[in-house]
Amino acid sequence: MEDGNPAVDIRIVLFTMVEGRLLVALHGDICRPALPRAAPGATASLDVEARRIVQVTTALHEQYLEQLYTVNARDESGWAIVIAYLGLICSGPEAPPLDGGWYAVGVLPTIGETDRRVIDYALARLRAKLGYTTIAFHLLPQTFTLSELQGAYEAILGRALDKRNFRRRLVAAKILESTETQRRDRSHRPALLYRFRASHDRETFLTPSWAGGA
Amino acid sequence: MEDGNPAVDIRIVLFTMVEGRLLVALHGDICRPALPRAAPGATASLDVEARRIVQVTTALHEQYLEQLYTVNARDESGWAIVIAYLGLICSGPEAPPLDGGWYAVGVLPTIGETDRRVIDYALARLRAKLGYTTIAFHLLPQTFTLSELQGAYEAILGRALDKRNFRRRLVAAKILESTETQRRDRSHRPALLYRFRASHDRETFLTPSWAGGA
DNA sequence: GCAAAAGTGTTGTGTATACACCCATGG
DNA sequence: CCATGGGTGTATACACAACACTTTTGC
Repeated sequence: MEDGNPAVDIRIVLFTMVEGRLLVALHGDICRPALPRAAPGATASLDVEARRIVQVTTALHEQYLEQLYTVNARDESGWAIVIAYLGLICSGPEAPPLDGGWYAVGVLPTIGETDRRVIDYALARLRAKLGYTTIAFHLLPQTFTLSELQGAYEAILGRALDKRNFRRRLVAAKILESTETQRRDRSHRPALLYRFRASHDRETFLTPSWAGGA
Repeated sequence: MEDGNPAVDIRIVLFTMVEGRLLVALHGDICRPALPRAAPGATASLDVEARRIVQVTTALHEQYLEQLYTVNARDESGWAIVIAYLGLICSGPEAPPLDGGWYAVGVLPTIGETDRRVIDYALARLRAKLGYTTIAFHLLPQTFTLSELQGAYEAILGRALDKRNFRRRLVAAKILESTETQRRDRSHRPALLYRFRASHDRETFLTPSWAGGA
């Protein structure tokens, strides 16, 4: 911040879902964890740079990336502009390795004030978008049971949902199709596996109600 | 963009409403109009800086200011980060003077690609927020008739609304209170004047439906 | 009395919510 | 046979959309 342009800093709130819990990636050693971040170069676009941060942080490519908000922070080293992103990746049965760690939201370690605000905002946005987009799908593998999907919703929202209403809504939205296969899990009736319909290419279905009414 | 930090540029999409038309402020001479803008200093916060731009552009203080989105632009002088804001001000019977001009949305002059994208986005956001916030009030004076309010909605949305449904909805929201006074306008029945209830301090009422349901 | 805007109700339709039981399996 | 999660239907309340006529005023 010596002269001219203020410092700019891209930070990613990277969520994943493991065993029905929503986790955030925090970078760095145990005593000073922080959101993955980088300063944008003079050549790459913001979105490209954000994507690069995800790839550097974990080996995986992100499934979903969305800009959240730009704030200014007076965090450690002076005054900076922070451009926050929300990223979602789908883990397998365990979270991918990371130079840092994955933390359950709500049980976060001590982090900077700005990082906390950004995470809160990212979570609020994610919750909101559950209601009118297919965003949750980016946290799940290609095929999944309806109970797994419902579990993801519940983990994000932090409250229980009614099973019948949930299923009815998803069916009504016509964004799922059942693979014929079942998964036999443990000692109970096997569950049907579903996948997303290719026609809804994981991005559309953004039609808030107020888009066309009196 | 010589080294280090990229250039940062705050731009404001400043709307006002005059005679039932939604206008945007464009700065600069006729042949090169552009959105009002400034580079943030190293001291002021983004929001403060955005507010200052509004005050410099018009004499008025803005009524409403909201950050929209951050994009990167390769507009005229290289690569820059553009932080876009949405601003609303309430004009009287005519738009306030301006070093530049007010243009009806939809009949904009030739402007930069980035400016156009930002204006489109601002308009989309404004339209969306009509549905679940009291944002439109910032375009109107302290007291107003229901027809004026409906006219503002229609100008923003670009389509007609049903008078009865509109009034019923506003009444149901319980954000209006009638002043006892009437306004006699021309040769027709006088209209009741309304104002916003102080309890809803022009900002709350942000309760999307998905905030609490199965 | 006429033009012009203000104001007012009802009905149908769809969407969200609450709620309880039977089914298929592994052990 | 029992424990576990998978799967199903109905009744109710509310929100939204469509729709037409009477009222008050200035001229």
